[in-house]
Amino acid sequence: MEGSPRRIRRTPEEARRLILDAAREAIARSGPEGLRLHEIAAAAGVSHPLILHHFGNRAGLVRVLTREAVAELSDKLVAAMREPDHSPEAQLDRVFDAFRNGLGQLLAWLATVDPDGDLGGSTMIQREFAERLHARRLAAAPPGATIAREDSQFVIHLIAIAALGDAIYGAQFRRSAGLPEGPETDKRFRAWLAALIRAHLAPSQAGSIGRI
Amino acid sequence: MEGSPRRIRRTPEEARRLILDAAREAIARSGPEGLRLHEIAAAAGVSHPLILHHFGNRAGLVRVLTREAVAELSDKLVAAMREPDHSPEAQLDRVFDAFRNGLGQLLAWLATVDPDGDLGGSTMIQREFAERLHARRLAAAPPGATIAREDSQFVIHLIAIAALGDAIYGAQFRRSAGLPEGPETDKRFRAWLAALIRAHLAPSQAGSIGRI
DNA sequence: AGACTTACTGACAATTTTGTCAATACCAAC
DNA sequence: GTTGGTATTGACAAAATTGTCAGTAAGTCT
Repeated sequence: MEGSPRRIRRTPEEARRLILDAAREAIARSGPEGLRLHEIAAAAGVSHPLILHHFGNRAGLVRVLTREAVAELSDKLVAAMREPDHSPEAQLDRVFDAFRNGLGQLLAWLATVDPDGDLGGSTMIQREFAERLHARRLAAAPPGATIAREDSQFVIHLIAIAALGDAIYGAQFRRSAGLPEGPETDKRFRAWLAALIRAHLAPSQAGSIGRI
Repeated sequence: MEGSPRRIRRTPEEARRLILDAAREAIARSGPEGLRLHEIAAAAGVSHPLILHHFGNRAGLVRVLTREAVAELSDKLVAAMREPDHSPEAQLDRVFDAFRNGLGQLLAWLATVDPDGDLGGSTMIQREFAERLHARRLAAAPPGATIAREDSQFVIHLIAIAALGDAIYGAQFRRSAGLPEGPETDKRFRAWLAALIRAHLAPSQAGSIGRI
């Protein structure tokens, strides 16, 4: 009449992955308040001491969780930068997508939990983006022209904060602006923003976009 | 030998205000995790049951807190809209400022706690902004020209998500983009963005801003 | 097969946090 | 001054949450 005390024995990597995925989902579902060991353990189908076994304590879990999120964002941004398609439209799409799927929310949560915390790995990315953009602009500009480096940095900065803001409240803001819902409007806005930036970067052959 | 059991008796309004202010400060200081009744009570200089007396339970406090935050944002945006100075620079400043002082963080937190929660009062503001902008553009445009309403809505949308993103991670992003720290860069970026938008709204007499 | 490592779990402990309640103090009205 | 209403509090209760620990089971190595 013994119950079956069968246990699943995973490799540490598998177990950590299982727990981290469950934690990310818990945060995405019920916000930072959902980051409870019991809840995560239940979602992952393990006992809660297992989390402590693999991460030491709650803070350790949060540390790994955030480090991984930052790394993921960083990877996505690097991938976006290295992509052969350099058109503003495609790049913007990739950057906006990088913040999607809960990553934007997670970062926003980190911002509130630890306002002065460095974003670690992604620190260099924006600078690199700006440098690349600036170099490309200089190469494309007529010989005599000079372009302020700050201008390129501001372009990247605008894209970054817009992508973050869009990930957090984009859908609601769009609705509140009276725009039709659905991914179609999303696409159109990105295209519009890309055109705006393209017009700024190459003011000569642009200017008529957005006006009909 | 009796201690002095002096109590301060406030009006319910005063007490609520005191508690709400302490709660906002607690959130701003230690993030959503700082929203503990004890902590708030200590900061407000009252006992924690008083919070429950005035707000029913923790959820009640959160509800009032968020409702007030949304109302405050809404008020600030309305004030920004009604201000006589209609230059893009001044308007942008006011919108960006509206999200400052923890309001952006608070909204971001709400986004994670309650992803589908409506922004309530501010629902109409963006639409109004867009309508006003559109009307002004139509009035200023040459008789034959037509301007897509969507274009005006996108302008407002961009400002909104940029202001939110800036409030949450603006300082860190700027640092990570290699821009010098301090409020000076902040101002310069806003001016840059205002110029970008102004150039888009009136493409004729603009275009040379940002390039030197 | 036996020994060894360790992933895993149930039970327990300690602390924290929300919530309840009766008692008290402050104030206003009569 | 007395009375009544209620804002306020200390003490207590209940639940949740993190963390500990000894024991168990699964897999590996000899």
